[in-house]
Amino acid sequence: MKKALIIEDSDDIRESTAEILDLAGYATFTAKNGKIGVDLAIKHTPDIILCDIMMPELDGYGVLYLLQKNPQTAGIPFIFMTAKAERSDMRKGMEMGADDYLTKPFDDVELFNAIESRLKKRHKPVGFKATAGDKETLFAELKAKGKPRSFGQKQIIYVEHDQPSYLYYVVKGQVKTYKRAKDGRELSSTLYHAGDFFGYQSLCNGTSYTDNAATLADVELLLIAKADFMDYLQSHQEISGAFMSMLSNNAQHKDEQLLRLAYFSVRKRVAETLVEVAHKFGDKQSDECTLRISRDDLAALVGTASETVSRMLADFKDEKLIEKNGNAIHIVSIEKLRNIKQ
Amino acid sequence: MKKALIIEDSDDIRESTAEILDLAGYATFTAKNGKIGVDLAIKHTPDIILCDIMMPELDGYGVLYLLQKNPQTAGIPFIFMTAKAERSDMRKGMEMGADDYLTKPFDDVELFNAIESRLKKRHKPVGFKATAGDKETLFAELKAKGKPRSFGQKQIIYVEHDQPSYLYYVVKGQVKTYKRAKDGRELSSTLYHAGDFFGYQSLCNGTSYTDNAATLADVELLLIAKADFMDYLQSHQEISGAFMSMLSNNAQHKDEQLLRLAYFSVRKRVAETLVEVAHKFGDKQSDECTLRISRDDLAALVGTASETVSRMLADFKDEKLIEKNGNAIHIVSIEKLRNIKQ
DNA sequence: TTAAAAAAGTGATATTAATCATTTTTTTTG
DNA sequence: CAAAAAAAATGATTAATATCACTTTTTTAA
Repeated sequence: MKKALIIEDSDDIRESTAEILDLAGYATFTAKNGKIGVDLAIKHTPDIILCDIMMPELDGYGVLYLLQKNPQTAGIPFIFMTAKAERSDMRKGMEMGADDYLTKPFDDVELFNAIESRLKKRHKPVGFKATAGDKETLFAELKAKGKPRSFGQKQIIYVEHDQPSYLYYVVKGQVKTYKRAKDGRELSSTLYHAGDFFGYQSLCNGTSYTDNAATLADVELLLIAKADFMDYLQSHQEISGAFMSMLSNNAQHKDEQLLRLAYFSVRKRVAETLVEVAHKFGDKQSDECTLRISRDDLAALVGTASETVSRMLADFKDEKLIEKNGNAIHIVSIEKLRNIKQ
Repeated sequence: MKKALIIEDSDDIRESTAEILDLAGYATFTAKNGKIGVDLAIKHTPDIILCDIMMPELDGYGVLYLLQKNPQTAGIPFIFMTAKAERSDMRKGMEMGADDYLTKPFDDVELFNAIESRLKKRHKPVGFKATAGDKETLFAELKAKGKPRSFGQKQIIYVEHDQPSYLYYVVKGQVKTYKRAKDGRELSSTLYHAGDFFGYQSLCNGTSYTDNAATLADVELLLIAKADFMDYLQSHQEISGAFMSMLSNNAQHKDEQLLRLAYFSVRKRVAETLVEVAHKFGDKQSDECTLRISRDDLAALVGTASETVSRMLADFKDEKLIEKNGNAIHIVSIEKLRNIKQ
């Protein structure tokens, strides 16, 4: 049930307006002056506020000003209902940030429609998940704010404890994020490739980085300033939804990695990692794929020693699952690799 | 630089309005009818749209309708500027969802103020991180929407592949989320206790659950309907910020777990898990803590066999780091346990 | 093109922790 | 309170994989 707050000094108008809204199915609160109105608004955080302008104690402009200052109430749709029908009055009300301006006398239908349209506007039926197609246009604007930058192989993009100042977008190449144990062993949690954003994890909770990021191959990035990103998050519902979705996906992926790391054999883990890397590096249609990745990087992704990776690759080669030319790994069948048991 | 789109059939008015905005520092796009206007709006996603009502091809109402249907443009502030000054015309425009209604003729200042106030309204300076104190009031409303429910020990709350329909809030007790490997071994990724929300991961990306949730002890939860949660996410910037922050923290925690699982000895992992569980179960000030947790649950959190946990606990007991009375584990010094090497 | 350096691979060995079997302890229930 | 059931602990054994030392291959740079 939607909550409506009516702030109006005239007992008649206040009561009759409240009655209309009660009948229309709203939970109605009323205040007979601005001061009480502000208190009620903060206490109940209604879904909509209707407010007169000329009132004792605190007038409608004052109410609007105070409510807009308070983050808790700033977003609540605010409609002036007033006898002040002059153009200049109306402009002042709208310029202060009201959402609608209803001049008295108004009829039930006008009132009701005004409320409904503001409620509808607020709760836009914006899809939360963007499809792949939408995503492109959705992010186009954000990406337009980024400045391009090129990195060579094995260059560090950020390290633990750095203060984050950019959101990164991968235009070309691959980037890994990793953590380092005290004894120097590395574990890569995620591999990013063209079309991925990264670095938003720390931006989203306002902490310094808890991991490191480095390039695998030659990489082209877009660096989007933290302020621009935060701006977009706050003003574009779709963008913040999309990033929430990414964060959730990451968390889900990490849960799977945890399960693997805990209970799967190294053989299975190497196989799954190869499949994942192939998916990031290669063409998605084909069942074959050639990877150029160092055994150290692979070991960091699997969470094992590089010698062990070498051994597993040798096994896979014997089993004709992969071929090796030079240091490149050619996967003969991604599907077979995926279906390796234990 | 903010982008403004002017949709107006009169060449004079269109050009002069554009000129005013250009001088005021906007990047201005113009369209001489509604059809072109809609195309430009979708192409450029301007920050504000000014639109006449009476136009050939497609009138202003049609433009507004089409733009509101499109999620990409639905949120852009939309101002009618029109000669239709009748009360009924104005009501119709506002009821359709316009953000302001400017009747011609208007002067530069009116136009400029109208635009500025709508832009300002959209980019509310809402703080992204809520402090601990704020959080309580921030979530109070959301929690008020939840219905309470009690669970006994070891009861299942949801399982993999279920369609999520609630956001959960822990009022009392502990809840674990876990994944199960094909051979039945469990790995718990997170332990939730009083004051925690859970279940938002799957809600946020719209997928079915990829993990299971079950109670450890007797638990009281608040079940907040998915629709209510989604509604809040979309309308309350602070809430969506808070949940993004939670998602990021979870991801960071999982990164740490991954590193541990990959390279730390079971001894170290059991010790760290005990410290974490103590933190969730016990009083935060004290360096001592008594835990009632089954060896199986502990093993699932560590990612090891329950026999191994028993052995480690026996070792810790010998080293006087813990005591055991019955099956309860009494940690003598959390600090010492935390500082165990390898 | 070749020498030097780096990366990858291999063999032997040690170690950790899983597994299975069994005993002991604790908890539950009639 | 006692018997039954469940949970926890322990011993013996085994399997997996990390480590170290060394060789081979590949890459880099003179």
